[in-house]
Amino acid sequence: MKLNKTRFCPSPTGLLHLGNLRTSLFSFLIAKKTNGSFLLRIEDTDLERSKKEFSDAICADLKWVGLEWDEGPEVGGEEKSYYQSQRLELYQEFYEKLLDQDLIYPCFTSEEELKIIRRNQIAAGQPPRYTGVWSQASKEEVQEELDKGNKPVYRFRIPKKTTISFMDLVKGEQSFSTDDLDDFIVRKKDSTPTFMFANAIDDSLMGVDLVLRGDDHLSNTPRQIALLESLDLSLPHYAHVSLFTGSDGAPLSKRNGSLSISDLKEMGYLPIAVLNYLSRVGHTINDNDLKTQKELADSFETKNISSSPSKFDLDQLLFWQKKAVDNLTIDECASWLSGNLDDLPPTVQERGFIELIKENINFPNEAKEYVDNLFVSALSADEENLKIIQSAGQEFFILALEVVNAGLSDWKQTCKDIEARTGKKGKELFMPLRVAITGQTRGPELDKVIELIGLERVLERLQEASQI
RNA sequence: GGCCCGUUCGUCUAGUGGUUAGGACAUCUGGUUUUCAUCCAGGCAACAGGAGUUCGAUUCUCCUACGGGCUACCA
Repeated sequence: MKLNKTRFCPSPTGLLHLGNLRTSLFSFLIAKKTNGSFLLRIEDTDLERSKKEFSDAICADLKWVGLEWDEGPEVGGEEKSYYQSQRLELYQEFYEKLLDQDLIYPCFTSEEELKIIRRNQIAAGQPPRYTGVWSQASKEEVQEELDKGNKPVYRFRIPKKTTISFMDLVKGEQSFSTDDLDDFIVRKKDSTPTFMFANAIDDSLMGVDLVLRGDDHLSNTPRQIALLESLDLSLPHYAHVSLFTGSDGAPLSKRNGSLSISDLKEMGYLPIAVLNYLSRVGHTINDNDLKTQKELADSFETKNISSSPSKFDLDQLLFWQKKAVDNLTIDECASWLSGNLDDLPPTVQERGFIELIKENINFPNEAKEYVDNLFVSALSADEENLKIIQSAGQEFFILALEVVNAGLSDWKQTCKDIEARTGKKGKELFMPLRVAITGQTRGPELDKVIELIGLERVLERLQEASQI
């Protein structure tokens, strides 16, 4: 299929999370794969909840993971604006057209009345449906309300007794009876458009030919199709991807461990790790190689999008993070770690240090911990360390100190000497030394660590250990 | 209530009218690493349930259960 434009159109009522991001990533990858363009549109028609700070944050997050849009806010394009709040005049012409053809009508039933009607319908076991009293109202009745200063909403006259069908690229052939649909609102009382209207109209006006979105929109699709058809506007292809849920199966939220993109950024996740993870949940890629954005696009297949929902799994994200860190060059690693290496003594080469610890870290703060333990802090006597040091005994460290004092040329030889002096061997010998010298039970190879931190620090630490 | 979507190891998933139902993550065991990580070898672990169609259903159909969505002057 030849596509030339996909889109992502968030409403700026909150921060981007992994669910949104995955949907936008799919759209982005399809655009890149097909040499099409990727459009970003901000759907800020809900004046109450939309905030500029959110749309700015969303843009920043998208850029951080590398989803640069070809058309939209900041970069521009053929449209007057990519913020719907600035496109209101544009919608006017369509309202007029619809009104002329009697395809929409004003409705003066208040929200309160609607609520009561709905409640009664549900209580009576009936489908909660707009009863349509205003759909047959006369000009006079309408005028009467207008004269009273009442503002109407406008409802779309859904055609009755027809079937609306479309081919969904993920879910397959879909078919809905319009009898199950009621006359939905296209324009609110404050004259702003509803999502159902603006979203569909804009996709068509902007030449979007693939609408890939969450499957929470699947049953909205027939309404949007009916609207577009009544206006003789072009229909896009549709692809509805299933939800990306929290680990408990509920929609992503703070409560089930959902992280915002800025959380991830702050924690030191690498964009490429996030991208590789997200490309493989709800979509199959045959291998487990860490791929570049371009490679991900090449591997993307709409037919490989899963139609069932998937759960967020931190372990799997972590797996890609490890791979991504491994894949970093020393220079890339340095800039990733910047700010965490500030306490490194001037005598220590940053690159050398990075090379030493790179395999042992997944996040920048772990590098900071190494700096701290190796160069800055006194020996941390947490429970685990204390146990190891105490079971080795004071005598052990005094003897070790003597050996090291006698000259440290080769760590392996030194170990042998300590072994001879103390009678300890294997783990008994090695762990206490590691803990004393590095302050941790784990970490890079000891001889390399010692090479980097120097004799003085080793002595200092053994001294400390001997006094515990 | 109506309409719609979904259900394969704990998780992400592959797969087929006849397979020992495959892989990855996690986990466990062993080896390498005098630690950890890495790496290597191996283990545990799944077709939601019930009917039907069929010589044979995880695969096709229907029902049920469970999860989710829409049914908003939210998107």
